[in-house]
Parts: sequence; C-alpha cells; structure tokens
Amino acid sequence: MTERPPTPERLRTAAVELFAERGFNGTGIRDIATRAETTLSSLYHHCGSKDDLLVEIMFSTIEPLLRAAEKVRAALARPAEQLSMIVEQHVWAHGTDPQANIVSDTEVRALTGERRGQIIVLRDAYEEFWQETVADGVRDGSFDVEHPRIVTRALLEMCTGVAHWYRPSGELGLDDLSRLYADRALALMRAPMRRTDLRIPEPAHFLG
Amino acid sequence: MTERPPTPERLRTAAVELFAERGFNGTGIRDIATRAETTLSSLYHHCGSKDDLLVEIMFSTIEPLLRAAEKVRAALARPAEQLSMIVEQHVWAHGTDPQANIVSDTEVRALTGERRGQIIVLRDAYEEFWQETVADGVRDGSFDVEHPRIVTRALLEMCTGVAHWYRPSGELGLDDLSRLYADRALALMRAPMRRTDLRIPEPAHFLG
DNA sequence: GTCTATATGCAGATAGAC
DNA sequence: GTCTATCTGCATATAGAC
Repeated sequence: MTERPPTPERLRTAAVELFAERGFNGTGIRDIATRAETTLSSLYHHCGSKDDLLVEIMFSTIEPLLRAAEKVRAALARPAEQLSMIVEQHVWAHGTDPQANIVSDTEVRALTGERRGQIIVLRDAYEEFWQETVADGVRDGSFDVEHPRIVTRALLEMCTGVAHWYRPSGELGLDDLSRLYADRALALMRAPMRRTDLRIPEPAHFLG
Repeated sequence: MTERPPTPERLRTAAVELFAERGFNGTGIRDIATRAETTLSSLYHHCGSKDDLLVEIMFSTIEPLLRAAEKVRAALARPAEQLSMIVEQHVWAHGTDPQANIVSDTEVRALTGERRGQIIVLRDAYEEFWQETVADGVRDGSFDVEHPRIVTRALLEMCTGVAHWYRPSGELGLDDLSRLYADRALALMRAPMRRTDLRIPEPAHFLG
C-alpha cells in the first residue's frame, strides 16, 4: 500500500500544482490546504505565509539547476559539450517537474522587495552560465553566432517552454527529448557537429 | 501639444500595462481606473467586466497574427520563405507591443468556460500554421527535422520570448531583430539557406 | 500539530445622482 | 459619460482551545 506523504510535503505539492494551474494570485490559501487534505492553521504552522511558500518553491527549483550548471563548466571541456549538457539538464528538469518550473519561471512578478531581488539574482546567475558557454563557443570557433546574447536567450526560452506542454505519455521519453533539444541547440548555433558526436553524462548526472 | 487619448483607449492601455506587469489576478479594477485617470463606473461603462476586458485584449492581439499567417501561406510559395515571414511577423509584433502579447500568452489560465475555449481555438489555429509550414518544408526537403511538431513548438516559444526582454533601446532595432530570428529559425531547421538568400516583404507587410 | 472561530481589509460589481 | 457611495463576498492572516 502507498502511504500518504507527510503534511509539509503534501502542502508543498498542492501549492506547486495550484500555483502552476491558476497562478499565485489566482490561488487561495484555503485551496492549498484543502487539496493537501489539511487545515489553514497547519499550512501556516509548516510553511509560513503564502509568500514564504512561493519563495521556497522557487528557490528549491532554481538552485539545483544553478549548481548543476556550475558542475558542468567544471567537468566538461569543450563548449559544445557544455552547452549540450546544460540544455539536457534544463529540459530534463522542466520535463520532470514542469509545474514547479512553471511557477519559478512565471511568478517572479508576484514577489516584491528583497525576496524578489534574491530570486532574480539566482535566475540571472543561471542565465549567465548559458551566456558564458555560448560566448566560449563563439570565441573558439565551434559556434557561428552574430548576436550571441540574443540567441542564447532565445535558446533558453525555447528550452524552458518544455514545461508548458511535455507529458510523459507523448511521442518521446524525457531522455530522448533532452537529446533532441541539445541537438537542436547545436543547430541553432550553426555548430558543425551533432549531439550524437558527443559523449556526455546522462541529463540527471549533475542534478543529484 | 499631444492630446490625451479618449477614455476607452486609456482604459485599454492601462489594463494591458497592469495585466502584463502584475498579472490579471494581481491587478484590481481600481488600479486600472486610476492609471487611466478615470473612475470605476467609467470602466464598466466602456469595457464591461474585468473578464471582458481581458478577452478583448487577447482577441485583438492574437487575431491579427492569425490573419497575417493566413496571408503568408497564400502569398509566398516556398516553405523557407513562409517560415521566415511568419517568424518575422511574430517577433515584430511581440517587440512592438510586448505587453499585450505577454498578457495573451500567459493569462489564458485566468479565463474559464466558453471564452477560454474561444481563445484557445484561436491560439491553436495560429500554431497550426507554423506546424503546416514546417511540415511542408520537411516534405520538400528544405528542412531537416526528425520531430517536426516538437521542434516547431520550440521555435514558437523561442520567438514568443522576445516579448519578455526586448526594448527599443537595445543593440538591435526591431527589423534587424526579426531578420535575426528568421535566420536562426532556418538554422534550427537545418535548412541550407540563410535569411539573406530570401526576398520577402517587411515584417509588418501583412499585419496592416 | 491540528482544529474552530474570527479579525480585518480589499476584491468585483452595481445604484442612482448629475 | 462620469461621479460618489455602497452591496456582498472572499482574501490573508491570527487567536486560542485541545
């Protein structure tokens, strides 16, 4: 028999689902408590305010991706390998937990003040890994891109979009999908090689 | 001297700005009336309910893009030209009125029932033009894509992302940016030609 | 840790004068 | 067409018993 997860976990899951479906401002704290099969007081006891809950979700979603990107740049040598790897990680993460990633990507505007700033710093640092990787590839001639900052942002948005439509029941599994995106990232950069020419770890390798 | 626009226009502009900045559910109807320098009753008089206002914004934003895509397929012969043209239109529109497009792309979830369905039908019809264009290009050998439906969706999301960061003061004007995206769309499809090899109208040509 | 009950304020929407 | 005043309900958050 499958046990019911503990209350804090149920609350977090319910919040992620509802924030993703209806948005942060479209979700009431009673909705969250009800879906988690507990009470309002229990929510405040475990999670603090509604804002706290959102920040926790965002932080725990973005931070592992940032760490994984750091590891990629330390572990892999060539820009094409690095870019493929961060693309695959990103797509894999967005396909594995689309809801948490939708929330992290779209609800920054619901935050204000210092906490908003902290999340934006995190997100910008993450984008900067992509930017540096592409810039390296342009420098060493692997990539052929005239406006690398713009094209990199375009790539990032293309990969993030996976969270909006991916379903495990679709035509591709998540590993194949990740490789497909990595291959198309190379195409976007007009790189001479294909994804199949590269040997890199599985998407989840650095996301531990 | 610059005249102040008429009340209905001021209300619409204020709603677009606020919905884009704070989201539909994060915006109060009093905020809209205040920013438009009028009153709550005036808002209801001109625009109907808050939902009506959102639907009107979405419809008037998506519908011109849909019509323009129709015209492209009727006016241009080759898939590479068609794809470049719809990419440029899309990027140009998203750069020209980023806020209305952000609202249209992200606030569908705020609608319910029939009106939600109508907007989704419109949006899906629009995406289908992209899908058909890419499919045609794969058929006639212009494009080299294994999973065209997935890659097309990726392309669409990449182009839509422009609304989130483009500012006229940036490194590229809107015409150059549109051409850049069209060129990268061809790269994404592993098409043999570049944007500069094609002769197509200006981005706004079919958006009249 | 979880419950019921409640404080407080703002949301969308409308009435009716001018 | 635009105003002021107001109806009604739900939002976030907390108090205090068990």
